Amino acid sequence: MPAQRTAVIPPKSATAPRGEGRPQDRVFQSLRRDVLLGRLRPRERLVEEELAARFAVGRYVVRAALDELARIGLVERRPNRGVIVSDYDPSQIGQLYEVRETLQRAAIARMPLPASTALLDELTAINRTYAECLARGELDEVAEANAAFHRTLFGACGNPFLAAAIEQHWEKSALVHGYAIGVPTLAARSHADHEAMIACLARGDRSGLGELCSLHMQPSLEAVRATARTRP
Amino acid sequence: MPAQRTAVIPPKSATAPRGEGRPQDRVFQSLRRDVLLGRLRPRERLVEEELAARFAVGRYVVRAALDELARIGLVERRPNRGVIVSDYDPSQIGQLYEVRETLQRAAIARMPLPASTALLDELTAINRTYAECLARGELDEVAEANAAFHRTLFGACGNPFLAAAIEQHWEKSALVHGYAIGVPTLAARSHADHEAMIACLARGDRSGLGELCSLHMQPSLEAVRATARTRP
DNA sequence: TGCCTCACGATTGTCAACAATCCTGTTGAC
DNA sequence: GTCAACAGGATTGTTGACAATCGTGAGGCA
Repeated sequence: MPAQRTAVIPPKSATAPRGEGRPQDRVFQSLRRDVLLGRLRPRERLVEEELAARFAVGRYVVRAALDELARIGLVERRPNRGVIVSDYDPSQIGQLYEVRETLQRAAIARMPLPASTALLDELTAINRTYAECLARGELDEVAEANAAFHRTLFGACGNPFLAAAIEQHWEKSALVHGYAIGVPTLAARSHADHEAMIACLARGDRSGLGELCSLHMQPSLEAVRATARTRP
Repeated sequence: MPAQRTAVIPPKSATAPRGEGRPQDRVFQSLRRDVLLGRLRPRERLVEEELAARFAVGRYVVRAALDELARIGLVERRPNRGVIVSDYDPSQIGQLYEVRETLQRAAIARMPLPASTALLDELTAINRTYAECLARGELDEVAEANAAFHRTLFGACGNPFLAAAIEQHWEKSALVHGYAIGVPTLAARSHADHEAMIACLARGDRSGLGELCSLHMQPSLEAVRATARTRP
């Protein structure tokens, strides 16, 4: 049954070829990137009408997108007072990393090891993309590849709720390790860490993987603390 | 036109001392209770206009409330097809409980022990309310007291993100342990478990508390599996 | 008859205007 | 000179109407 019901004339498909979707998702993704890549700084204010003009869309759509951003903790709503980009202080970042580590260790403990070749191939491909984009200086894509690596890795734990919790906390702290991506030394080390993780997965070294993932989080955490010391 | 209306009397503080005000919160809380107490069953459809009429409120408000419910996983949005009450199958419930147990053990590991008398008093008071409402058959309030007990207990871990994650997963699985509250035997046992937990907190028995919390989750999980067997 | 095609009804998604709320610079009294 | 109250402006919260979308059942063609 190849023919759906759009057999004769698909008028909509001209304007929106792929289910590229709801405008509010487009606004959401765009703002999400702006926040994660630091184009919107913490405590910065987001005014609905400005955004509506910028995206050429109704204020309602912006509102829905901002709600979604608030949902995942990237922005903060104050009733009747608007939306600002979230700002976690260093101690909060530390708490966030604690939760991440707990969840990640739980995921690793439940992960079937050694990993399937399909998973290994996927992670290897993502990490290659990571390196390529890094070489080309496309920080946007580097961040995306980094996110994809972690999502894929911990998605393999077999528990979707656990994976979702990890991703959720990863995104919140992504406000922070966005910094690390800009630093060439840290990014290179990140790439090497990823390779080492893949090796652990391949040889079924569960405890090694656990240690590696915990150590992997340290540099960006240190970076945050360092910037916090210089800029109170 | 000298006096606007805010001049003489601060009317807002009288009508809404606590942020109880926004209508969308009222709708949200009401629907949340309906779902958690089983007045709305899984897979049941929620039509925006019906709810708007029922709550005598604009459809926008209902929409916002439903978004919030979707956010915490109690309902599910299908684009252009509306909202239904979430329905987790037994295996998903099991996964949810796994995550809860992981998070709870982490919280207990970080909790300062022995607990402060303030915390002990608060938990004791909540558990007394639990028993009183149970005796009176006010299941609504029993569920609320039960939630308050867990929220207060794990809120004492000192990590707000961890506490939030626990509450989040607790609410999702609350679709399920709502059943247990209706069963007198289970509710009574729950009350006794709570008392035992308080005792552990008082004497600083960390490992005892951990075991207790894990065991405490079992009955309702078993209940789910039992009903799943009888009603595929 | 069996299956595709199309129109209809029901429901959600979006928009533009209205109302409520909050913040700020200014004014007036002590 | 300092503090409290106040108008004015800016921004968010809400409403009702309009447009897009999906599911369903009637009707046409092999």
